[in-house]
Amino acid sequence: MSAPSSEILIDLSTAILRSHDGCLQCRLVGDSGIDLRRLPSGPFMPHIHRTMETGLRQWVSEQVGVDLAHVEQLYTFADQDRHSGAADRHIVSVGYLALSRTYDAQEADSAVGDWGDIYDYFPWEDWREGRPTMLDSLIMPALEKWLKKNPDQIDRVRLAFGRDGVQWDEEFVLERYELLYQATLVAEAAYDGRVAQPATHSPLGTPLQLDHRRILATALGRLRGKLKYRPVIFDLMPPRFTLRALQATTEMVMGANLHKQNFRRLVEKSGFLEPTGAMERARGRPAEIFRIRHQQAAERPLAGLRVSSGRARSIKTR
Amino acid sequence: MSAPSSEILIDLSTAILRSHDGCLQCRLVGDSGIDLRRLPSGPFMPHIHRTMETGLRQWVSEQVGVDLAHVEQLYTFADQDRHSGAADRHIVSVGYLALSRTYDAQEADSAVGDWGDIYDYFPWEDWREGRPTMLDSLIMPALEKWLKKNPDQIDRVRLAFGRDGVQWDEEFVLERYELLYQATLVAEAAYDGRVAQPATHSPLGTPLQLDHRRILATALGRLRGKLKYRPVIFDLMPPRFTLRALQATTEMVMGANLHKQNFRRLVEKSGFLEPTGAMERARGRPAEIFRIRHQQAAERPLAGLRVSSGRARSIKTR
DNA sequence: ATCAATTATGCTCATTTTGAGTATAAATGG
DNA sequence: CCATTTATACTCAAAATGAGCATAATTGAT
Repeated sequence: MSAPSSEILIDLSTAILRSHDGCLQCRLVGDSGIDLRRLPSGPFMPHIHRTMETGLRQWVSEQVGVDLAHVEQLYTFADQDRHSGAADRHIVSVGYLALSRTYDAQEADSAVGDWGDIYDYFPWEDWREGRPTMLDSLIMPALEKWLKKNPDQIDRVRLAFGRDGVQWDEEFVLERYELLYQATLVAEAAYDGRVAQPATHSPLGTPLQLDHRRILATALGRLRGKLKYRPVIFDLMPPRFTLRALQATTEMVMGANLHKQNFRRLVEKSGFLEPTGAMERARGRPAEIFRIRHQQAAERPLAGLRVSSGRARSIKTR
Repeated sequence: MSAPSSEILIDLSTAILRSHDGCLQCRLVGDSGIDLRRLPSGPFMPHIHRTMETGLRQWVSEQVGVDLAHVEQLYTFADQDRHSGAADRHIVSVGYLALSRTYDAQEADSAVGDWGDIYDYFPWEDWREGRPTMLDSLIMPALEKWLKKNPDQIDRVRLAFGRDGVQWDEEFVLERYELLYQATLVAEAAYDGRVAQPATHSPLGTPLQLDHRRILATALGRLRGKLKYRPVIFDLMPPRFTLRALQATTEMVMGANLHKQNFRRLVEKSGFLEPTGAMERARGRPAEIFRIRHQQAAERPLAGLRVSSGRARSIKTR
């Protein structure tokens, strides 16, 4: 068990998500005109950073200055071939998910375009308007073609993309992205020497630097899963909000529409919210404004919002 | 964003679990007489290992030679103070969970004591015989005392240990271990310079080297959670088994007893199993022997065994 | 003032799932 | 043949879930 001789560099990258303008947004840095954009990130420096989370918070604070309501480690990636560049340094990247609350006052924090709609990067993941047409027009045909050469991959495709009657599972965001990567359908696949046009924009979503879209996929999948059993959705909400806003945020994350009355029942029963007494007046009947009952949220972490993933996809209007 | 100057060493440690002799066991290396035991582990060597999983598999194969049915990355720990020893090298440890099937023939693989009962390390986590008495006799009093000096930690204690009517959540294995660590109730806490007797055995569970008990706690918590929505339990089972054996394994993992008839109903409905036609004859009525319907297991990963964590804890017999 | 449109909220109802039993079946060891 | 043991089948009430109808409270247009 001899010590390794190569230098290892640990890169901390954070997918910061927020709910804004009816979109689930991700904070990005870099100018999309010149180069691919990336997540806020920087090296872990053990002499300076007591823990990796300390390091990540420093980079986030330096690079984008966003307040983080929730921070969670996602996964550590170390595949050789997914990091281009310096061959003498081995880069291991530790991905984090962070959630940020949106306050109306905070909107103008910096230049426009710093936040990107997450579904620009994974257009096939947004089922709010029904099954994305690109699945049948683009993705599945391309995967079928790829399966011809890689017949052993058929079970992965079935599972991830819900072929042959298998149900689409909204949590498999990473599995789907990885398949598209392996099938060279996604622009980043050009990085490890395989054929693909390094386009800045492609029908299969906007690419990001290095493996950052992979981290983002991990983040979305994790968040979708976690919503069902822990009350993390509240970390995306401002201090006071209506049930409609909460539902819209949940729908953005899940990429699916929910039954309004049942959502209300679920949330009310959970006891996580308390009415403020104030009302929001918009177009129709005014909506009650709620706040989070923090005591409750801390004490009952089980009863998350178990979103119906089954038949609920074919709801008429909303 | 300058490059860091310190050397980082990535340590890959794997908690290998199996179900054997009515126990959930973990594979350990090292002689408990001389030093604390540890998980199979070794450094990640990027020149040799294409991915971290490659590396881990190599170390596992070299050190213990166990077949792994399931491998899953758990978490990456990098706290300075939790790793004693060389100060010039910064150790980051990536923990993995692996599951191994037990075949009757394979039992004599190596020296006795290579496998340890997981509840030797977390005795407060086994509720199969009811609420562990040590919780009320030892742990809670000690935590109360600690809370006197650290009143801000009360919510963490409430959540993790189910104080003040909060329900015990069997998934919070890591949270509980971490609290006991911080309260210096666990022997490993001696490593980072705080007062504690470095006992080889203690009422609060057998300690392990470095942060390996923390990794083990992460593994158990993750497995308990995962069982509820993915069919991982089958990766702990031999090729053919009775429903009783499956239930016993599930109970070992969950650390709780289950209602037999309902468990049967759940498993049958899931469609993961098919009868082999053979029967196991033991004491009472012979039990049907099942095998896993692999097609199904791959295709329907959602319908895991959602174990009742609520009232089911006070079941009369079994 | 009245009406259509819009959104929020309240309530019902059938179905499914869950928790907790009782009842019966099939073996064993005397 | 009988007590014991374990497996399996079936019942039943309570709770959760999916889907919808009904009603309430607004705004903006007529």
